[in-house]
Amino acid sequence: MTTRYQAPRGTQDVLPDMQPYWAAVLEGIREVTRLHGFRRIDTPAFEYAGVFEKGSGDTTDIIEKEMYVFEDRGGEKLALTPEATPAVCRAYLEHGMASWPQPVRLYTTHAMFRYDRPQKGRYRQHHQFDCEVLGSADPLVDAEVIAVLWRLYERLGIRNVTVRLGSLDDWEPRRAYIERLKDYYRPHLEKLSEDSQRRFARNPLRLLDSKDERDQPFKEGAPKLVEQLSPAAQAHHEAVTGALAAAGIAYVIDPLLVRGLDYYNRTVFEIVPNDDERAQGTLGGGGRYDGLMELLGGPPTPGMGFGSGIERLILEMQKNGVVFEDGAMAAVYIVHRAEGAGARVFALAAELRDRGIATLIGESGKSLKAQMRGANHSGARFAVIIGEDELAAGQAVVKDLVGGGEQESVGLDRVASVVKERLDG
RNA sequence: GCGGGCGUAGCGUAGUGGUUAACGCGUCUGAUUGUGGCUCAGAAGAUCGUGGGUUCGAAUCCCACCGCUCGCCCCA
Repeated sequence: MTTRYQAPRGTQDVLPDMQPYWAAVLEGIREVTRLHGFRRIDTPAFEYAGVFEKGSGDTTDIIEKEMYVFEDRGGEKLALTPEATPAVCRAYLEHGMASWPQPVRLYTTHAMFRYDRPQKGRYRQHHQFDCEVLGSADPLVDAEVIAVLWRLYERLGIRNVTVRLGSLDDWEPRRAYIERLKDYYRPHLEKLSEDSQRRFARNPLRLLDSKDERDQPFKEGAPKLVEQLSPAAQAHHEAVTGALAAAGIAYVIDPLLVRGLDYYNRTVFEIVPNDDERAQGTLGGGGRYDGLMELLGGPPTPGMGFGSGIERLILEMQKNGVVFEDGAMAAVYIVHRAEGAGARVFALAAELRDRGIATLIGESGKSLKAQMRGANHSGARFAVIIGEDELAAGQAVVKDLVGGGEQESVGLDRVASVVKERLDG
C-alpha cells in the first residue's frame, strides 16, 4: 500500500460488501421516522462557522479544537458540519418554520466532520442519524424522541442497550447547582487529577464524569443535580420517565450524565450497549435545548433532539450477529461466443432490461468456460448462451443455473419473454 | 492533543539479521474440439507502510514520518 492510494486519516470507503448494512440502517430510519411523523431535511455539508460557534458553544471541544474551519475565496469563515442540531435550527429560522404547524419534526442523515484522533468507531468523517423536534416543550416529546432511537435499534437487531437518562435542569437553577458543586469540590482541589482541576475551572459538571482513580472518592458525596431539580424541571423529568416506563423502554437514571454541548437543558440521554466498556461505545445521545434558538439569534423556541452515529450502529449490528446474504448481481448472464454477435447480444440485453430483468453480458472474446464462470459468480438464475451455431440459427440456449442446469433452445426473439415467464413463474 | 500496541500479495497469516520472502483463501488460465458450481494442474500478484540509519548482509535492529488500533481527553 503506497501513500499515493490512501484515504485521508479518519475517513473510510464504504465498499460494496458493507452497503447492505447502510441500506438497512437507512431503510430502518425511513420507517421509524415515518411512524413518528418526522419529515426529512438535508442541510449543506458546510455552514458559516458562526452557526456552530454560537450554537454549540465556543468552549466545547467540538468547536474549540475539532471543527474543520476554513476561509473560502471570498474570505467567509466556513466550517464543515460537526453536528447537525445548530444547522437544523438555522434552517428552521431561515425558512420561517415557526409559521408551520408546531411542533416541527425533522430528521436527517448527515456527514459530520471532526478533527479528532481516529479510533474504532470514531472517525474524522462519520455519519449521523439526527432527529429534532422544534417548537414544543412537552415532556412527551422528549420521551417520543428517545422512543424513535429505541425503536430503530430494536428494528436493526441491536439488543441489550440501555437508555441513560438525566436532567440538567434549566439555566438558572443549574448555575446555582454548579456553585454548590464547586463549593463541595473546592476543599479537595489539590487531591484531584490534573484533568479534573482543569474541569473545575472550565466545566465543573464534567467533574462527575471523571474516570481518573484519584477522583473517584469524591464522586460519591458530591451533590447530584438530578436529585435536586427545580420544581418545574422535576415535574418535566417525572413526566418523561413515566412515559418511557409506560412504553416499556428500559432506562436508568444516570446522575453523572453530562453531555459535551453547552446548549442542553432539562432532559439529556445517551443510549449505550450494556456489555460495552469502550470509550466510544455510545450509539446515540441528545437532549432538550430550549435556549439554542435564542443563541442563534432567533425567538425563544424549545427544541429536543438527538444524534446517533451510523458507523457505530453498523459496528453494533455486526456485534449482534446481523449478517446479509450476498444478493445476486443479475438475473440473466449472457454468454456469447460468436463472431460479430456483439450488437445482437447488446440488443438482447437491452430488451431484457426493458422488462426489468437485471442482465450482465459476458466479456467478448473470453472462452465459453470463462464466461460460464462469470455467470456463476454473478449469481444469475439463467445463462443465455449464444454460440456460432445459435447465432446462425437465430437461437439461444437458456440454461437454468440453479439445480441440475437444464437447458432449452429458444428463438432469439423469444428469449426475453421466455426468461421473464420462468422468472415470474 | 497525551500514552501503549501493530503495519509482509486483494484478504487472512508464516517467516525475528544470511541464498530467487512461504502458505491458505481469492483472481486468471487450462484439464482433447462450444457449458458454471466440486476436483486437479498451472500462472499472475509483495519496491516486506514510507524514508533514513546500523551492518559484509535488514521483512527481521535503531530513528522519523504515514496509517490502523487500545487507553485517556472528548464524542456519535
